[in-house]
Amino acid sequence: MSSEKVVEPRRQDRGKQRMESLLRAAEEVFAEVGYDRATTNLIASRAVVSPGTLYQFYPNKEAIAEALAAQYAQELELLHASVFHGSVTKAPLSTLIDTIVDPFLAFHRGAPAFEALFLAAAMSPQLAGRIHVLHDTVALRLMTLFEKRSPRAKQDDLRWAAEAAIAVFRGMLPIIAQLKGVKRARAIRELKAVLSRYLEPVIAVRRR
Amino acid sequence: MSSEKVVEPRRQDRGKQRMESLLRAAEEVFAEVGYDRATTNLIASRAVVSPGTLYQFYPNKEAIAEALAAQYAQELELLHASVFHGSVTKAPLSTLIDTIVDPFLAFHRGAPAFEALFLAAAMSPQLAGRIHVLHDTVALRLMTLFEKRSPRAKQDDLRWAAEAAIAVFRGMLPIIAQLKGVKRARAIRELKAVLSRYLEPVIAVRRR
DNA sequence: GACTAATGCGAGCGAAGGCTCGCATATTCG
DNA sequence: CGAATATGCGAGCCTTCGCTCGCATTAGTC
Repeated sequence: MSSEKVVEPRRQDRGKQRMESLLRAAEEVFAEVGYDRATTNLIASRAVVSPGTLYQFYPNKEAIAEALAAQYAQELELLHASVFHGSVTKAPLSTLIDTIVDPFLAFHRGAPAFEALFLAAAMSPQLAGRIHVLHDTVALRLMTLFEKRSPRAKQDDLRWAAEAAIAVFRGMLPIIAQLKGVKRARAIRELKAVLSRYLEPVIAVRRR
Repeated sequence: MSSEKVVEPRRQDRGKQRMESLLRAAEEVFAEVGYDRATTNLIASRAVVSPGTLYQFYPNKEAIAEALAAQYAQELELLHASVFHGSVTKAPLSTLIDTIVDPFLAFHRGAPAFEALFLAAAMSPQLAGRIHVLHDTVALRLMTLFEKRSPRAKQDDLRWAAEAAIAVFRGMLPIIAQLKGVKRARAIRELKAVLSRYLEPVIAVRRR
């Protein structure tokens, strides 16, 4: 077992730009046909680059997905920071849902390959692990938020509520993503209705 | 354009049994690795049969999926007949949900490749169409049921409610499927909670 | 038994796709 | 400038996988 330290060359600016453009191309292709059916040759040609060049920057197909996932993780981190901050803790439920759901929908719009990566059948333990962590992070933050609103509730109940809320979101996401205009708005209303009616008894700040 | 009429040989009993065992093997494999990553050679060897034998009975990989889908469609038909019959129309909401959700969960347990087929990335228009019809059938029946309970509601609202209910079900299904015992029961409770709280305002039979 | 049709085998064909390799060009640095 | 390094190319290697083909065996029919 030798330590497989791969010496990354010092990237020139040109190289960094190529990596970005390859990532964007990969994002497109993953979004269009899914991870499994995306071919590295297509990604390369989409970035107007030869296959050899692609492999100059990424050791294999999975590394590309990995890099994309890392980017997404970072964006998600920013999103969390702006969404899960304290001031929302005591807002009315409908406001709470708006301030969380809308940014997440926006994120998914701007990260078209996100679902493709989630659904990828053929992924290494590492990539699967990274995806898993993304989910758990969201779940944990949601649960923590719920906890602040319902400090007397059982942790277990809140954890389940968080998991269910995420599942609902993911279940309705494909419908929303494929719609436009009025219908899309209607689908979003429906998603919010599901969430608010479900969470109401668990989470609502009650006036007394 | 010649009419590509493929003359199916008259199957012997042995052949029919082989076809069944091939379908069961395919079901296993699809459920384990998904449609795309399932190889016909693996399916054949799982059925303890040579690749050639497999192709004796099914012209190609997709025909296997098609046959499975047809079987599932038939089972779904039976399930519909037993679940969407009139007597449920006026039951309390929680009863209604139990009598629909439980059989559907049971169906998904007994049809392990069902989700795999739904998620298959590479499928022909025909197979995609068949899947699409399955979804629409469920949605329509659900909507019709809702309509009987809330005849004064707008059709559009009911259609959306049906779509959302299905999306919720599909979103939570993976969680439920991967759990066992107490946790599984808990997840199912949560699914039913989501559905009943969401549907309550739309669908509940109110006593006056 | 003799003839036909169905069943069964498995080596291997052909295409697809991840990835490599030898070589050319561009950039950086002393 | 010259050496070292980074970037770039694209034909094609190698493996995987859907599927075929020639041939053997078994079942059904008269």
